[in-house]
Amino acid sequence: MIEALTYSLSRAAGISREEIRDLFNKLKLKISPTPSPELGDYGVALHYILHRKKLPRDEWSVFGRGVVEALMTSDYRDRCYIVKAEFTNGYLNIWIDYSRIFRDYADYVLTGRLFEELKSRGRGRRVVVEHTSANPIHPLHVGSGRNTVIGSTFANLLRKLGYDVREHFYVDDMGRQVAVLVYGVSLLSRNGVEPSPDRKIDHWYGIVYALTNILIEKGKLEKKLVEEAARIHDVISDAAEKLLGLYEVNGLAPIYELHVSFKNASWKKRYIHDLYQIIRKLDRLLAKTLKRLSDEESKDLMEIADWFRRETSGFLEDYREYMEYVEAENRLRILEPSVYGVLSEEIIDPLIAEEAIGELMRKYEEEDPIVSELFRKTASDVLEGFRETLGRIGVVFDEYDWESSREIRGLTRHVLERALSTPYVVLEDNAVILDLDKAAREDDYVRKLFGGEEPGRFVLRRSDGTTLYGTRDVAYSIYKFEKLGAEKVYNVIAHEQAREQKQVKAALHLLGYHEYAEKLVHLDYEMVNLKGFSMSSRRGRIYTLDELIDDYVEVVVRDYLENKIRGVGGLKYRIENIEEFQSTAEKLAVANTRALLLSIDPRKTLAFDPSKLQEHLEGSWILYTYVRLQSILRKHYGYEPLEHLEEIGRDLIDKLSSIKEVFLEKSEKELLESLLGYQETLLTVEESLETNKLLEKAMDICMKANKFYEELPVLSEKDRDKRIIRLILVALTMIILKELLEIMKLPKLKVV
RNA sequence: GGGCCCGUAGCCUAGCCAGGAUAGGGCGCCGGCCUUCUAAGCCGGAGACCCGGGGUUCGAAUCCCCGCGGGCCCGCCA
Repeated sequence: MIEALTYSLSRAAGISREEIRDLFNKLKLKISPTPSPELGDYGVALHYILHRKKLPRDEWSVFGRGVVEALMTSDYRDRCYIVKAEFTNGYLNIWIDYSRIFRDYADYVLTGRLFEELKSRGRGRRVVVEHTSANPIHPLHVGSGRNTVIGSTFANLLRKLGYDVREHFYVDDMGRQVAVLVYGVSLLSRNGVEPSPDRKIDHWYGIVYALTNILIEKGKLEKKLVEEAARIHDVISDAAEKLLGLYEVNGLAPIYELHVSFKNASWKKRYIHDLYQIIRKLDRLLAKTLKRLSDEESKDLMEIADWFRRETSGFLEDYREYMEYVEAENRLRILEPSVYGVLSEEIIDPLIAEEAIGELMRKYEEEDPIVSELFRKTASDVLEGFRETLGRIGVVFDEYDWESSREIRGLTRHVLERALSTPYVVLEDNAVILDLDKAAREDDYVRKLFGGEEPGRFVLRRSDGTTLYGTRDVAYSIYKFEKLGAEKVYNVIAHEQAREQKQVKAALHLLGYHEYAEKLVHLDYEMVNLKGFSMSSRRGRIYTLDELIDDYVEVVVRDYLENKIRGVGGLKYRIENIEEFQSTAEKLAVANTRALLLSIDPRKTLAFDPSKLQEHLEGSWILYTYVRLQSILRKHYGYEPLEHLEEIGRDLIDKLSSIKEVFLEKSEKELLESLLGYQETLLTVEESLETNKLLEKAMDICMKANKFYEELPVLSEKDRDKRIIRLILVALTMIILKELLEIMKLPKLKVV
């Protein structure tokens, strides 16, 4: 196409073909779809050339005619499916022969060549996609859900592109958070409290984790506040003195008033709760007095006020945080009274708890058999809950890789050894640190990796000899390449860990694993924000993936029934088969869940209001379109179209060959156009990692399909050729949509 | 404080990297369409000085500079 335009432009403009080709390469000239069909199908803006030639506006049309003539008389015309060309307002617009494109594409898809071609891209090369990898301490929440959906979708995309994909879940069982949970669990089991059968297992552990954490953190803050309280008393006394001093200087009565208030406040010993109220009261009084005084008069007082605020702000902040824990505690204790009973009894001194947790971590790292058993059992239990949830949304991992496994431990030691022989290693009181700042100054790869960011120091071993998450992550990366045989690794990990991921890459590179570093890709995604609900896993406030799916089931059922009641059935609308109805509702709920979590660019924050799920029904919408397409084919052929795809393909190719002239209506052209973009979408997403584009493609196809469906009859079309063309279009759409559903793991529905 | 990302109708979002003709969608709102392949649909309408200000260009939502507003990261945490 570009050649065709190069040829004709060069003829008409008298510029060499090389130069024109160069303009195309530099994208000074670009072929793009026209804004409206009256202007043709594609167009090129020629203003650049027009200005270069300094053509006055009234000579444009002469030039344009020249270009059009050159194009239409050349033999490129036929090869590029061009049927017509026109010059308007400095644009060269081209009409395409959809008839031939339609024939070629139908054949391409129905014979399966399209899919073979896509498969040839990966050529069976092994790729590892690590995703989800949530800490096994509480149920998966919507944030983990986003990770899962993005990860599994990307993995499926790579499968369609012919890669040998392995989906792995990395179990972070060696971190502090799991140790906190294990500590809570051990206290409970010592007192005879075991997981409740009435609650999904990961949800039960989630409460245990949150309560354990809350009781410890609350205790710490309480201690801190009590200690602070003494200092705050001094601050208030000092303030009282300062105010008195100030009054003696300037003699302003309101200052004396203030002094009395402060003096009063400093007398009695206060509990932290009163103290909070008192500070706020004094603060208000200060503000009030400042307002009464003129700028000149308030200058000195302002200084005292600022000082007072500075001195007390830490206390206020801590107190607020403390209250949040108290609130969280109250919320959770009602849910599992027996758990709360034991934990609140046992966790008295946060320091003792901390000590015990540290001890657990050390023992686990040393592979103490009893402690190891406890960690394994706890994490496995929670993972059991994960598996159930993941199964609901169609995700099954090939493997769960434990951070504590022998392989990772072994490789972690190897990483440390190897690090010692790199030029960027720093030893500080027995700690092993990679100086990435220095590396960035001397090593091109590391510098480019971090760009403007500060690489920082990457600690591989603490002074006490234990390793860190990052160290084990480096080891795990080597594991993926070496043991799993990956040629490329994608880590679906939240954006907040972008720096750590870069450090891992840098470490791999510096350790001599240049290739691994290159082939480790961080597929990063941003957080999920809920409106009117701030999630805090440390305080046990999470909107779980299970809840999201359940909420969707409710929305979907309500939506469907309300529609039936309004329409044919009235209040007496009868559900034919309850079981089937439930299964359909579940499928739709899953489709909506996945679609919601996939709907926007992973790199942008996904925000939605859990109470307004009925506004996010993209999943239902796609499935419904898919159902309609099937039902047309089912009616025509008399059997399940999905079970006879090859047969239908052969039949349609055969029928297509008997058609002389293919004429497409507007809505048919648009649908075809959208389908044509399928291949490009897949390849783009592989590169850009924007998994949301897959959903967008599916939605675009559905939109065009719905319009086509509404506008043109298929089965009842009298003209045989038109009927066949439309049947083919329906089949093509169904097939492409099926592929997209498989990639996004939206459940497939036959009927509703 | 330093770095990265983001800012498009009441709300959410596409387009931005590779500048082009009327800024696409969705939710919500208003009005139409179920005896015709399943109305979870379709059609029509109202609603946007593309955060502000400069610059580059024949042409800027898009590129550059300066602001403003929001998020994230800067641990011997994970």
